[in-house]
Amino acid sequence: MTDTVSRRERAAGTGAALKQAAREVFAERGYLNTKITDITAAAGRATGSFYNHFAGKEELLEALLKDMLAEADEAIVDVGGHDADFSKVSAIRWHVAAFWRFYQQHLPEMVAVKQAAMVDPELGRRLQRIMADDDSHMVDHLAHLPNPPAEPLVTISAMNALMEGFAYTWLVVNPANGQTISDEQAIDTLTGLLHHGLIG
Amino acid sequence: MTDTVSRRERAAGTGAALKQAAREVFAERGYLNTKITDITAAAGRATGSFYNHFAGKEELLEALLKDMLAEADEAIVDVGGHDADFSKVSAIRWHVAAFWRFYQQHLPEMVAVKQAAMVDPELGRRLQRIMADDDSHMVDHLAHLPNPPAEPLVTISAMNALMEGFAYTWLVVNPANGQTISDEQAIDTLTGLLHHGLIG
DNA sequence: TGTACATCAGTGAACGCGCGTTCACTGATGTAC
DNA sequence: TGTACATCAGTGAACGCGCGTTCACTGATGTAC
Repeated sequence: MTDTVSRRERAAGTGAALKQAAREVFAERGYLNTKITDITAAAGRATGSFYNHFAGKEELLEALLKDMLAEADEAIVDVGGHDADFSKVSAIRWHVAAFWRFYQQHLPEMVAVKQAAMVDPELGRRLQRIMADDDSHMVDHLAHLPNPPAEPLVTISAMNALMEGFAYTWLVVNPANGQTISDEQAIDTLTGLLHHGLIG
Repeated sequence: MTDTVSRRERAAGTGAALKQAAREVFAERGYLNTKITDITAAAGRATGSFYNHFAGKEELLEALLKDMLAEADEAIVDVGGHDADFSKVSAIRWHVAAFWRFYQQHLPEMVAVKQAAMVDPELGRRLQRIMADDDSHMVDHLAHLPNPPAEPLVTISAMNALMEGFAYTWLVVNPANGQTISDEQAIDTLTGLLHHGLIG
């Protein structure tokens, strides 16, 4: 047997190692506090290697988001259709639970996007555009409400603010202070607020 | 007449000028993107002058927050008592409107706190403690609900996430992209979600 | 009130650290013949 | 299959920029007598 590896494979392996290492250090100390050398060190590579794969931290983040969305698209296929009628609690709960799980699973990326967008509005707009499918999806759901809100996009921005802020608080900030919440309680709280809040 | 000024007055004036300048540049480009020299330049002072008044950007931010809270305490006295019964829409709307106005009036500080806490969790905890009176206040309100939530602190964190995230989106992010919202619509949206969401 | 010295706010050039980015070099894989 | 050269991923020391922080100096205010 031989342990030789083609150049393409080797490069792909290093690229993947850098991305995985980035996820780890982003989760640990956040995107903005992460230095290039933190990533290469965690990946067990030399500093210079980084620039063979990414032009900088931003480009690496975009790559992570693309991976994340690709994975999410696969998962969607598995799940199949879900209830579109937002006047039912079950439909809302399904979405809340999906969001909560997604946030947990992609904590490094979610934190990184939040931090990156905060410091660089232009990058924020680009990242927003990458992740924006979600909103049009939600507009459909809102159309099923008994009295649909006058401005669906305003309502959606409120829903997003609630879910993202709550997830950030209870999956990032509070755990660092030793406070946690059960998945069930988180999903119940969000579902309750949204269900009653939306159908009135 | 004379234009001589005592040392204390001169120093106080420079300190105030630095704080005011900091508010302006924080609002313009955010806390994290602001350099010390941005502040001194905006205040029309020399770089070195900054350190006669503050040990660094963090200390200046804490000073801004103390000013803000002192001002807020005065305002509270003017307003007098408000309705504590959160089962009434009017009581919720009052709080939402107060929050919305406060956020607008103290945009630089709110943005700065958010950014600072994101990058430095320890500082985040300190700033949180400075601003935490609000939460215990809210606990009282929630006690008046027909079926009070099992974990008031969880509910409050959800309310805060909603209001802060929504305000950040519509007073900071979206305006930079040319999208705005009327105060009335913002307050209506938040009030509606919270009112129905809370009383169920 | 006047003089001499002390103190202090303010100044801005200079210093130095941290970190992103580069680049000459190495060793291994790929290609040409 | 073998040899010679080209290409490329990876390396890590060195470079250089940006920016926070310092400090010797200035001119004005405060104090002592």
